[in-house]
Formats: sequence, C-alpha cells, structure tokens
Amino acid sequence: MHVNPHLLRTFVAVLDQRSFSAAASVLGYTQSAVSQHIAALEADLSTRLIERRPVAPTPAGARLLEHAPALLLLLDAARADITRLRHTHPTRLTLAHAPAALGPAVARALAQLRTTTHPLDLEVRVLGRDAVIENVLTGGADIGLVDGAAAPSDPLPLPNLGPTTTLAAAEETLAVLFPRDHPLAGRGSVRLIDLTQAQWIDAPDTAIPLDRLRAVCRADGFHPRVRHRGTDLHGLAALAAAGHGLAALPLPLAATLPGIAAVPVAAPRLVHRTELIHPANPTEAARRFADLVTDRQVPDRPQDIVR
Amino acid sequence: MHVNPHLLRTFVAVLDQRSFSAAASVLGYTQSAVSQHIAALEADLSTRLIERRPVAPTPAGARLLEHAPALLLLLDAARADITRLRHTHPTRLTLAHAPAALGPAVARALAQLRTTTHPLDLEVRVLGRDAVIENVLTGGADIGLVDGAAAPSDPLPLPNLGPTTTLAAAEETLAVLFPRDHPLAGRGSVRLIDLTQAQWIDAPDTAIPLDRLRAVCRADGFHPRVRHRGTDLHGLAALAAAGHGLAALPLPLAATLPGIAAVPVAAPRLVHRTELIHPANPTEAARRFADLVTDRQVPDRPQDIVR
DNA sequence: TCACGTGCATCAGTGTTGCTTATGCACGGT
DNA sequence: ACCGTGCATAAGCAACACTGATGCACGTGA
Repeated sequence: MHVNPHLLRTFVAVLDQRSFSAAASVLGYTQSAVSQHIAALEADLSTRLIERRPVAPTPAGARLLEHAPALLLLLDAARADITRLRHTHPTRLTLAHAPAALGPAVARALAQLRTTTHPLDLEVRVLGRDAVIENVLTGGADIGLVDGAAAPSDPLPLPNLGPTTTLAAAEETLAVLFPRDHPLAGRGSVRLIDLTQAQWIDAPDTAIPLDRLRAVCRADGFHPRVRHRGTDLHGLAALAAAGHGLAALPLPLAATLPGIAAVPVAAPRLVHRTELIHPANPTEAARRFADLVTDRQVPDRPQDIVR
Repeated sequence: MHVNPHLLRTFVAVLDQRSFSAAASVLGYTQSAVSQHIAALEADLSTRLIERRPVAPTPAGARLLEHAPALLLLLDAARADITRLRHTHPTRLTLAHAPAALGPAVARALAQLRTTTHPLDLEVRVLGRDAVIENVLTGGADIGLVDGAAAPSDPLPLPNLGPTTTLAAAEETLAVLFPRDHPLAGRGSVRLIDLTQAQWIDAPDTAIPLDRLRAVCRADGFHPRVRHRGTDLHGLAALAAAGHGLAALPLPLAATLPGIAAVPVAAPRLVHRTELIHPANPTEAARRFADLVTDRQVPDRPQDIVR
C-alpha cells in the first residue's frame, strides 16, 4: 500500500510521543499495529525512518516529518471544505484571531453584523497565527484574522495551504514597545534598523515575529532574549515594561498597554496589517462579515487576494 | 478506509477522462473498481461528488478537485525528498527552467560548473513555471529556474508547496515587446500603466503572465487578445511582431528577438527576476550549481529565502 | 416509440491487507 | 547477572479491495 495518511498519522504520533506504545494508546491501536505501520512506511520508502531506543527520527525520517503535517492538514482542509457545503448555519459565526488582530475596525464590523443578523451566535477564539489559519482551513473556525508587518498595502506573506481568500481588514501604525524609563521611550519615532542589536522578546504568537522583522528590514539581528509563547498580550506587555526586551505591536493597541511607551516605527515604511482569511467557500455568516469588513473600507477598498 | 490518496487519484482520473471506464483503463483497474472507489469517497464524505451521464463534478466534487492535485503533489514531493537522500549522483544534474529564465548569468554559472565537474551529465528541460516547480518538488529535476516580474530585490510570489529553498539568480530590465512599426516602438521607455488598455498576448508559460502584471501594477486591464500556451519564445515573438498583442520579457532576451522592438519598462519600478529553486535537501550537483550562481553575485549577494 | 448499445452500478467470489493476541528478543538499569 | 521495559515478530482472523459477471438506466437512431 502506498504512503497512506493513516501511516503518516501514526508516524507523526510515534515521534511526538517518542514511543511506539504511547502512540498506540493515543491512536487507539495496539503497539503491534504501530510497529507494523512504521515497518510498512519504511518498507515503502525502503529507508529506515525511525531510530529505536531511543525513538528518534533518522535523517530520512526528519524529512518526512517536515512534510507530514502539511499533508495531514491539507487532507483535513479538503474534508472540511466539502462538509462546509452542507452544514452552514446562517446565524452561527466562529471567529479565530491572533491576539493583536482584533482591532477597532473589525470590532465595529462585528457590531454591525449583530445588528443585521438577529440571533447572532458568535464564538471568538484567540490563537497563534498558524493555528488561526489551521482552524480556518479545517473548519474549526468560519473566518480568521491574522496580523503581521508589511509595506503599506502589501499583502502579508501567509503560508499558502489550500484555497483561501484573504482580504485586508485594517492597517495601523506599527509601534515598538519600550519600558517607560527607556532612553528611546520619549522619541516620536524610531527606525527598526537602529534596533537590530537591541534585546528583543520573541513572541511569535502575540507580537510581530522577529524573523519577520529581519525579513522586512533585510537585516540580521533582532536576537531574542526571551521567548514568549501563548496569546497573552498583557503578560507580554509586563515583560516589555520590566525591560526584558522589545516587541512590535500596532500603535493603537500598544498605547493602551500599562507601563509601556509605544513609539511608532518610522523606517522602513511598515504598517501593522490585519488580514481576514476565509475558505474559498465561506459560510453564510462569514461571507456577510467579510462584506462588512471590506465595505467600511471604501473608497480604498483593498482587493481580494485569492491564493 | 479514510480519504486515501489512491481514491483521490482515481477521482481525478475519472474527471480528467470524463468517464469511469476510461479512467479504469488508464489506471490499470477494472471499471468496477473505479465505480467502487468513487462510491467509497462519496460514502466517506457522505456527498455525491460526481454526476454521471454525463460525468461531471458536483459542487462538492469541484471543491475536492481543487484540493486533490495539491495533495497528490505533496505526497510525491515527500517521497521524492526521501529517495533523494539515497540516490544522489554527484555528476548528474537535471535542470528545469521556464523559457525566459535561462539568461546569460545562469548560463555562465553552468559553464563554470562544467569546468569544476569533469564528466558533467547535464539535462535541461524547458517547462512552464508551475511544471518547473512541480518537477523540482517531485524529483523530476534537481534544480529549477523560474522567472517573473517583481519590484527590485523583492522575491517572486511562488506557490509554497513543500520545503524548498529559493534564491535570486538574476535581475534584468523588464521590456515590452512591440512590433517594429508600432507608434511606441521608438520610445526609450514605457509605463505599464499606460498599456493597461492595450491588446496583450497572454502567454503564461513564456512571458510574464498578465495577472501578474495586473498585480504588480495594482490595476485592472491587460486584457488578452491571444492566449498562447507552450514554451516557444520565437513563436511568441512572431505573434507580437505581427501585431497580435503585447508581451513582457527581460530586455536582453527581447532585444534579440526578430521583428521586435523591445522597450524597457520605466514604471512601476519592476525588474525581470530569475530565481533558482531547489529542494531543501539538494543533490550534490545542485548544491554546487547553486553556490556558483550565488557566488558570482557578490557583492550584493541576495539572501536565501526558505519558504 | 421502441429497440439497441453504451456505460455505470451491483453482486458474488477470492486473494490480500490490517488488525488483534501472544510471544520473542534486545537493551538498560540495579 | 538478573529483571523489566519496550519494540519486533508470528499466527490467526476479520475486513477490505480487487476481478469477473450481470443488472440496469439512459441516450441514440430508425
């Protein structure tokens, strides 16, 4: 049998759990079945994929492990795309968003949606960027909001997995978070290139990821001093206020954070951009919400980007 | 059994062939098996996917058909990535490139490779952009060259399928192809925005695709008068010279085409960019070739872009 | 209108696959 | 050196995925 998603799932599980038997119980199989799955994969590719005792990927296994999540995601996305055609609730909307992506403009559009959709059954879910996209693709959410830094009116470089539609929801000034007593805190603006050697907090789920800053500045640096996972903006702000490092967030949001001096980024010319992402065949409520978000942006209505 | 690549393959084949029995003979199955495959898929997703007599996708089937090629490609890419770890021939290099992507800079790098690699077993394959990427991913080629239009030193927006490494190979002036007797043929430069309403040839395999021009100009227009498929540059030039429409190509190349007045594009600020693409784990020869291409670009060595 | 042909669906039969349980075996810890 | 943990292997069995034969619906032509 040729590389079969089933086998891939157990492959990933085994390496996740670092154990054949643990993977078996997670997947509801016997240990023997898992052993046979891995053996089948290895026979198919005629390479050893997993080193046992300790359980770890071989070089070939590492390559496969790089492909597997995308494959499994795509499979789920295809399935979700089809089931969405049948189960579409006109008043139910599940919105997944990255922490800094739900700004005033989007919130107003949500309020507007509530006025037009009488019993609006809204569920909001705060996730990291990747998880937002994953939720939208696999049907966990009807619509998603992701944010990032980009040149004005440039699209965000989102991973392109499956047919989704992306459209600009908001663009705000980008700001760097300084502690109030920082020498640069009183400045009217800063240049990012002057901060490449500063200490940063790498908070990829909350603030602009540091590798993104490196990319837009075309510069090295931005070395993390603290790595901050999770979607807690105030925790991040507390760290930044206490001088653990810098982080980049949209100015309107950053200005409200306690203990923080938010200084706009002057160069390179960047904005904090929020994009709304939904499947190519959105649910009824998602479509209406997307219309509201874009309608309020006339006259300079951003163009839909079909990836 | 849950959505299984095997079933997806027959699904795609059935819609390709518009016939169950034709798909069966193509795949080496009996018609009965194909029928059962489709029935299994439809049962799994509990939706009708294909309308019979005539054989055509239902809306749900159309959605699945949108996902299926990417899935099957990713599967092949994963397999190719792993087999590449074992079968790596140090003197064998298969290069796939889009027609306008093999410019003087790359050709010189190839010549240089020949001096360092004694019996160089080189195979060159000219393909459309998508096919180049597909070949690189599935192991059909060790390395690929794709071209496109972008702002200077901006990366090309390539579909992101699987782990590949992309690096800039060349940037040349972009030119529009006019017939020699065209009123604008004598101009020193043109602005693309002035040509949105002109008649264009849509030659996505050869010249810059028109939807790309629309995207970089942020403008509508660029309506095709002729659609030209295939990788024949001189055929395209003949059409352009005869006044069938305009096309965009790199200036050094366009200047050599018979009957053509190649006029540089002045605005928006664009270049014809060539990128070299190879798998995250390249073969020996591919790695050496990539090194040559980038080394000759010192001092302004472009940065690697890992997608 | 009806008979016929084409082409997908369905059925029964069979070899193969993919599980389970039971047992073997190798390595690591004490 | 022993034992315990954890993956590999073997045997058995149920479910599956094919083939070949047949059924049936629709489209076609006189």
